[in-house]
Amino acid sequence: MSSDTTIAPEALTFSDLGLSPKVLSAVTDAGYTQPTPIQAGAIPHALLGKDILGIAQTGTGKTASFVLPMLTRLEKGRARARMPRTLILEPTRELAAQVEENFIRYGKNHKLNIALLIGGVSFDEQDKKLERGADVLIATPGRLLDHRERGKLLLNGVEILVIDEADRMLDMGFIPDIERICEMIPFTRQTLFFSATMPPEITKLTEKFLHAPVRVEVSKAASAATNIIQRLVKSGSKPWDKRETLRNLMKAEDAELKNAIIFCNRKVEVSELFRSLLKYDFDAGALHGDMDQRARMQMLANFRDGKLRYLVASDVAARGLDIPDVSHVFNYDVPIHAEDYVHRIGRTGRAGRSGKSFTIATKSDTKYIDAIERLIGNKIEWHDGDLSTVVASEGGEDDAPRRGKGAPRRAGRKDDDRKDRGGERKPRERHAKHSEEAAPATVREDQPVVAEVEVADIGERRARKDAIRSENTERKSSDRNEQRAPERGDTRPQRDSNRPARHRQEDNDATVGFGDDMPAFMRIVAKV
DNA sequence: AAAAAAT
Repeated sequence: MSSDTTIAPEALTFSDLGLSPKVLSAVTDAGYTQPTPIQAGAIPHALLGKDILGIAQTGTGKTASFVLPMLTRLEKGRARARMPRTLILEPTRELAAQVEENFIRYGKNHKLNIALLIGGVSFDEQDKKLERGADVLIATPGRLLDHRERGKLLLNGVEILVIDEADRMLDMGFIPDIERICEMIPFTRQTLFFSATMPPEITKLTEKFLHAPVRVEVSKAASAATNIIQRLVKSGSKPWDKRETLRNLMKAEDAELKNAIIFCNRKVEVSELFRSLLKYDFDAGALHGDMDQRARMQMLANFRDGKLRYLVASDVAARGLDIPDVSHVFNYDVPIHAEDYVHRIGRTGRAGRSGKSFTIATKSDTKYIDAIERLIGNKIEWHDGDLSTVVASEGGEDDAPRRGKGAPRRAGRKDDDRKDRGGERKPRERHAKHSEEAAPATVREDQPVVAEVEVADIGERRARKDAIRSENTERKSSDRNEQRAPERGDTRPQRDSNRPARHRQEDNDATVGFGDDMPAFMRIVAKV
């Protein structure tokens, strides 16, 4: 079939990959010298115009592995009106925006027109950019097709097509859309295809739409990232029980906790938990797909900039979002699909840092936990800390709304949110440094990365595949309820119908890293 | 049991 080439990334710098001087200078300005494995493996082939099948999660430097060669290749030629030269498909709006940031950052020496076509924002600006001729078009599938149906977009000039996070597109039911879009683009194009996993449907897709692809795989050496401490935490199953467990956990971890993402399974839960945490004076924000786009971007930017310590989120934030240096992940709910667990906890422990994840588990979660443990090939330890003592021993420093004297522990379902606020909000000590001594062997740009073929874990990978398959049931789109999460600081539910003008937040200067962001447990296998 | 994405 194909020969295996083992890449030794430590021998490479970006200047060895064949990128243009303009691109190299932008990369240097961003402070990077050494490519990650996926970059070292993919970029040379992408520059030669070959199709790429990249098997990698975000956080591996995947985005730059297609952005940089695309920029180099775009230096020849010019865009024509309504005929974009390249197209990048992303599953979520945030990811699309993140890719745009990468193009802006690394394309600063180019004069390229970049158009971002995502939902939730007005068509006008997007139309103008298309009309002007886009060198780079970044889109979510729905809005892209919408533009095309309105006749504002011709896809037969596309030279390079990128399909990112293909397995997630599958989960979200986008595959028919992706197939439609692929069929609109001439087969002479170059296709760069990325997926974290390769379920059968995705393999089928690559067979249909890729031509003799170079396969570049960055796989985890072992099931669990050793730099992430994972714990299960027992809790009662009622919402108020879980909220209490969570608060106690947050307080118990306070000294080590820099910032945290708290995942819920449902949007309503995100909203409820978010409001509850605000009542308890936690410095929290919320993020889910029914919030308007402006609020989504704002929350994310604030969290990245350290203006928010806690982000309560749905799985919209589970994958791909590039938020460096999240110290903790809390699963308020056990994810129903085991693969989501891996993505969620992967938001911490990035760039070889240490990270902690806690998953609140109730009796009814057992079978989901079993599935997760099967997938990661490990038992997750139970948290041994006694959370009940945390509350009692702290004289109530943070636990603002205290129960009234002699009040029954639990009266009704409205629970904590109904208690009075118990005084003014206190400034909380923020950003307690998490312990340096706990840091595992880290991989930075300046450190060598061991390159080797992982053969030991075939059984584990098969188990993972099976688990993923079993989780991948047919999903239909759910109805969108009208609920919007309020903005931070406003604890009232917002149900007004006259939504504010939506537009993208432009001043988002979040780190768009790659070299900095390679977990220590990654290895590369490049098959040519 | 959900979320995401086009209006």
